[in-house]
Amino acid sequence: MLADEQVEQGRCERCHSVVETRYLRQWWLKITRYAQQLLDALDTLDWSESTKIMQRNWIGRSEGATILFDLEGCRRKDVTVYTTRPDTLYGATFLVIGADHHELDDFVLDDREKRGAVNAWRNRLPPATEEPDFSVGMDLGSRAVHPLTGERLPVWVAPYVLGGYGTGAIMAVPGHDERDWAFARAHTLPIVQVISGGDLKGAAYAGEGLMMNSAGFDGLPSEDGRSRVIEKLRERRRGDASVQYKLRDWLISRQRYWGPPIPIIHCAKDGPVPVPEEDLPVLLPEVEDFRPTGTGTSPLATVDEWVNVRCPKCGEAARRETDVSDTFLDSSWYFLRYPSTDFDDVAFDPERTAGWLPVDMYIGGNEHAVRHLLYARFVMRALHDLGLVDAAEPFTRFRAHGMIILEGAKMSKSRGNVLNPDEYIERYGADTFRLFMMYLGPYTAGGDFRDAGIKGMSRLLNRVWRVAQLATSDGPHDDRKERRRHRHIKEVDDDIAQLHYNTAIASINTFAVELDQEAAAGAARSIDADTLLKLLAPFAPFISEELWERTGHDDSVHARGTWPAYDAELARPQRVTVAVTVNGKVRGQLEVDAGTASDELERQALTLPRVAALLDGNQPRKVVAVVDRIVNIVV
RNA sequence: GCGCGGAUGGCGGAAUGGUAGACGCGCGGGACUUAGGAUCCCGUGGGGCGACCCGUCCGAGUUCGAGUCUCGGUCCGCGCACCA
Repeated sequence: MLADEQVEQGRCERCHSVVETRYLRQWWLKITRYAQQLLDALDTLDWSESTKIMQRNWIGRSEGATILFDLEGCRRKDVTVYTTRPDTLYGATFLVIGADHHELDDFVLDDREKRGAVNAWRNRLPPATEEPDFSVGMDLGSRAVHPLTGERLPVWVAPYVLGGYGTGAIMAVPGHDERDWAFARAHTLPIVQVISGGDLKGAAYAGEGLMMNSAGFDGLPSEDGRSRVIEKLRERRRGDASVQYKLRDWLISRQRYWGPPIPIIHCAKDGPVPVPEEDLPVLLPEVEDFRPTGTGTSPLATVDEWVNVRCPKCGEAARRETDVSDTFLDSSWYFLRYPSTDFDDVAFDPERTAGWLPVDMYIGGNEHAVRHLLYARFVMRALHDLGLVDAAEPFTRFRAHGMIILEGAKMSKSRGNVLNPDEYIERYGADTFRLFMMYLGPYTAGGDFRDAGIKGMSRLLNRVWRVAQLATSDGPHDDRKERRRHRHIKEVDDDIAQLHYNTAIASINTFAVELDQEAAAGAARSIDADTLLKLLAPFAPFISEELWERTGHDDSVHARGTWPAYDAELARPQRVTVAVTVNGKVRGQLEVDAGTASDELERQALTLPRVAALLDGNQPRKVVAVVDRIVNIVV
């Protein structure tokens, strides 16, 4: 039993068994009601742009028109279609009803034989494949009346139209829609050009152009035509502007044992009645066999003493709902529960929630870009509208971490290419392994795992070990060392904020190498060693804690509020190297005080012997001098 | 097909439009040592004796200056994929 989005190309995404369709009564959450809000609020979130784009695509808003066509010869008297291109209305040459349309019968010509033929045809339909087959379709025999021209158009049924999207029926404009074009070709239906551009002999033209063969609209740019046609339809009460979303409602029913039972009691008299709040949560009964039944009902249905209850309204005999909910529903609010796990009378405490949420920074895999992250946003909004939480959005910032690949493929147990970190942890220790993983590359990038280089991190920790134990000199104030210390704090600080853990570790390493050399000479300062341990603590928590203790500190290296601060003024370098280039090629360097004015840089640059030689007595044509950066001399 | 990323030494990767290759691995040389697959130090993009020349996927462009910006292409990865 799967949700639509758990189906990949007609198969289960996990076990790859072929999916078959069965009709069941199930529970859905009306996420579609929040489609517009969920879309709009994306602009206010500091999330990875790619994640936001995926959500936008998933919500799939489109603007167009609904158009009413009268029908003749069948039970239904009219049908509404949805189109994003009302400007091509005059090019509609037939209608197509989705093969899975719930009321397909009503569109079929009122004729016993025809109806039988359509039913037979529908029952023989091959299962949906990846590639749409435009040769599959059938004329229903009824006619549709074009709302503006009065022309009679044939009505077809075909699986390439989706019964569940929009109105489940379309007006086919083969001149300007690829799929309609392919279908018209396969069934020799007329193709009419109503927008200039392209050559309809070879393909449909879906671009913009001037309207043609469109009565009074001829000559109008198609972009403007859309609203003009809608206007005309509205005047005649034949249509209106319309917005559609691809987003579907969320099917939360699962016919399994494991999961939170959906808290509903079915009563013959009162219908579905919610379980009273004081009886929540509904707990799972203890059972012997919790395997799926394969019959389309949950194993819970077999537990009579659990299923049979009294209706909370009328007290008569009633039955519990036996479906449990999708685990995505759990992950849609776990962050609300986290701060309040010590409360057992409520799901979450309002005060705690207000203090902790929304989540400032959420890091997860991009595989959750749409499902988990959209469901969680929806649940949060719904709870917000119910007045249960203050925030409308659960995660202020979101960044997707990269995925570590092994031998070119995502690690998975089924593929057998998993890597067990224990082996490395045994050999090098957890700190080294952790450090190495963070050093591999940018956190958000991911990439192929190779263990080459892990030794470097082992060496780094060796250095830190020596430095921490040997750094004892606390001589007179050393301005250079103090500036260096502030510089490294700033670098690590900035890098962590941007999730650039790899460069943060590089900075720590550079610091450690220099301190190691000073320590060997007996000149390493303990304040530097302390700073080094603090900076290292988030990356190698165990060894830094151990060394922190060994160097005589009573508190923890991880103690709250003890992250080192830097002075921006001290962190700035006081001497800088300015490159001197002639025609863009490097010819020399200047060592100057930071902030040396550009005219002074220019003066010094021109005195460099190599520059003078290249100038050969001539005046430079132009000199660009940028403070602290570069002097470029154009000859 | 549509959308989004990416391409930099032998390798992982650095680089507010300003000295390309930080840092690490590997490699070369050296130190210490009975020994070193331990540790430390120095060197390490390619070519040339050299002054220099060439180098960030390819091709144009903008700029005093482009890995970085613009346009066009190639290849790779990811997501969506009959949504009318």
